[in-house]
Amino acid sequence: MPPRESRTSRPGPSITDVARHVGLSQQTVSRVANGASNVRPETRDRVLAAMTELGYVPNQAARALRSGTFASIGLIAHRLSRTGESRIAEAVVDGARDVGYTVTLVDVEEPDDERVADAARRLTNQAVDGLIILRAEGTPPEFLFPARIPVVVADSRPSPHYTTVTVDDFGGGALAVDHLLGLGHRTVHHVGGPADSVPGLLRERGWRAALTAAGAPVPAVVRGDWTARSGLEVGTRLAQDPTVTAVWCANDEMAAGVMLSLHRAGRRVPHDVSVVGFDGIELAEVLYPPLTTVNLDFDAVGRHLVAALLAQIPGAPGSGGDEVPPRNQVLPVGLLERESTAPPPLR
Amino acid sequence: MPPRESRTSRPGPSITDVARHVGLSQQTVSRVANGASNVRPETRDRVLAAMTELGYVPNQAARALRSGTFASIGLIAHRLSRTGESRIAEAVVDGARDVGYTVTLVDVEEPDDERVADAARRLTNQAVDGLIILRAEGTPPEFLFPARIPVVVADSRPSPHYTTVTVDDFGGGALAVDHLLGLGHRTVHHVGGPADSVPGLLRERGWRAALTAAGAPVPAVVRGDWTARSGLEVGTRLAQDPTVTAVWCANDEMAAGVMLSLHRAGRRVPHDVSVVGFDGIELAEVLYPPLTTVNLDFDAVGRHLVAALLAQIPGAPGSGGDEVPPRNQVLPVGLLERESTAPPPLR
DNA sequence: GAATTGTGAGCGCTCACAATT
DNA sequence: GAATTGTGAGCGCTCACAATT
Repeated sequence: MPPRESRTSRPGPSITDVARHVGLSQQTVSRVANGASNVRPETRDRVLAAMTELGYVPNQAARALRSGTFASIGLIAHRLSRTGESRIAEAVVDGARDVGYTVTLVDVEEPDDERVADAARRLTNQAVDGLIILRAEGTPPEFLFPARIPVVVADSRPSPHYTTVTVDDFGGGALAVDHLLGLGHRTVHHVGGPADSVPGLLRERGWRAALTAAGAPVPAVVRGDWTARSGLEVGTRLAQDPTVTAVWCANDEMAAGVMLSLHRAGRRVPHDVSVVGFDGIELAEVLYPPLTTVNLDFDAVGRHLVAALLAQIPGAPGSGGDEVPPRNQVLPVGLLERESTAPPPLR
Repeated sequence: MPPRESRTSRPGPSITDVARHVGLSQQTVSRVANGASNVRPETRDRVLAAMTELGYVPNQAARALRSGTFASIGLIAHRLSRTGESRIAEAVVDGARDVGYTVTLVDVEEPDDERVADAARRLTNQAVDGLIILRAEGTPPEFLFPARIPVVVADSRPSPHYTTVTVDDFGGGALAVDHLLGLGHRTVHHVGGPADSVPGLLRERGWRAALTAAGAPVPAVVRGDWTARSGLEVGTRLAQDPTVTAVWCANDEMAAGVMLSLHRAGRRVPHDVSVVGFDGIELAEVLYPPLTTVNLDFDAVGRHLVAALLAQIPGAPGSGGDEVPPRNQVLPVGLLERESTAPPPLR
């Protein structure tokens, strides 16, 4: 049997190799690697040349072990493939990259307390300097785990313990309702998300409040599970009710399903029934008809999450070094008027 | 000024603290932490109890530095928010989690050679044991960077140097064409992806080959950029051509755009024009009409990528320890028949 | 004095081996 | 002999400080 080669052949030269090569100390090489200013320019050049020649790349594990900082943030997401989550995740990854941070991703199957807490625990000592949690269901996160590292949460519930970033779910509901009432509809039916979803509940509350404020009747909520298919199922029932002239759905996928069931029932959109969505996904503008929807700025959510987290990581770019009090940021939403809404049919 | 607290207050107890607490050596604690079998059951229990009591979590940086293995894989993606990429990414993350690995994610703005190579270089010594690259454009990856660690690529070009996993783009094109010709269409028009996209080109070739094999005329390809909006634009031109009775689009987003432009031109789908997509995204089934499409198994792609990578990482779960020759896996695709296809209109 | 470079130690683990039951 | 536990060293870096120009 040939001698088994070393399990992990060190992939490259170490700081010691570079130091030896230029006849300087490790410390000087370390300073150059970290861009310290107190190195003579010609020394720096020599070191850089040696690094290039030897193909030196700093070992992050050693750096992390010594300095306690990883230049990496952990991201806990639920069902990454959902449009909103993946758009926010992309913005988080991009924002982190801009400041030299990488993102370690964990996807939880279900956003229940236990699984989120478990993912947080695993990441906490994994190799991350802070945690971003994309979640919106279940227990408020402050009860979930002891925060040994900075945590920022995309959650619509304000927290005194964590910085949160969210969109204006409540205001979005009001926006949709006011648009539809403004077109002359007597009331607006609502296809909500699951009853345990906090953003879903906030959207519903915004809808209810706007109807009440306008003196319009408040119909019973029908609920889907965010999927297009659930919108189709729920829409089949709505389509049979002739008093329904306007429907606001808590996301665009369900709105697409509702529109299809209206088409199937022979009810025209928007001539007979107006439909409004929520999210502003790319496909909304090529649905038939193009969907009027409440538009979220997912990029902004991601960017704010990163900025808020970095502000809490000592020594990170963007951190002032001072204690940063938790903030609860609510980002505005807007209405994207397209072709799925119109005045109600004449009686 | 109060004394500045230590920059990185060690977040928790170390293996030494646990060892001292139970009166055993670090090594024994290490063995328990790693699930080694050669520990007396009652010793293990005592150690585990101490770990729980003290809240011990292994420091991955130290573990990585010493053992050279990180229990983490790097994932390079382009535009994570695209449906296909995010579905594969989710499958990769889930597959990695199942074997105790985390995923460090890098999103490149453009999938050009330089940026992918740069991302790979940064990740290589970051803290990962292997690299998964989701890309499909530009130079074949073997020319991009020296692989110091195992690399697996989601690319439709077979490579002698890397294991690749892809879906049967060519066969998918043929599947769509055969379905439409089987319905009686004289030929099938094609809305392709950008000219520099390899999967796009393979799909186009499958389409062309199937038409040619059937003796059908081969119309000029029109190209979009994968977005729904580009499908809308391109579709406007197709809708004006009365000889067009069947269109196959290289992804579902463009197909949605094409259907909308057909509706707008007063051409009914599928009565006047049949449309087929590619990908099998969730929303395809609630488009109007529900879209017949070539269905990809994104989960399978992700799972195969992880399995192929782990097989190459010495000591990883699923690695046999032996040298694994590069393989080029092509996963089958299927046709999802829905309501956007029908026989052509009678002349 | 300021600017630049160096020294010794140790972060928390796991390796290879040795010693004990 | 097998099963279990321990010892000493070092992975590659950066810390706090010291020494040199």
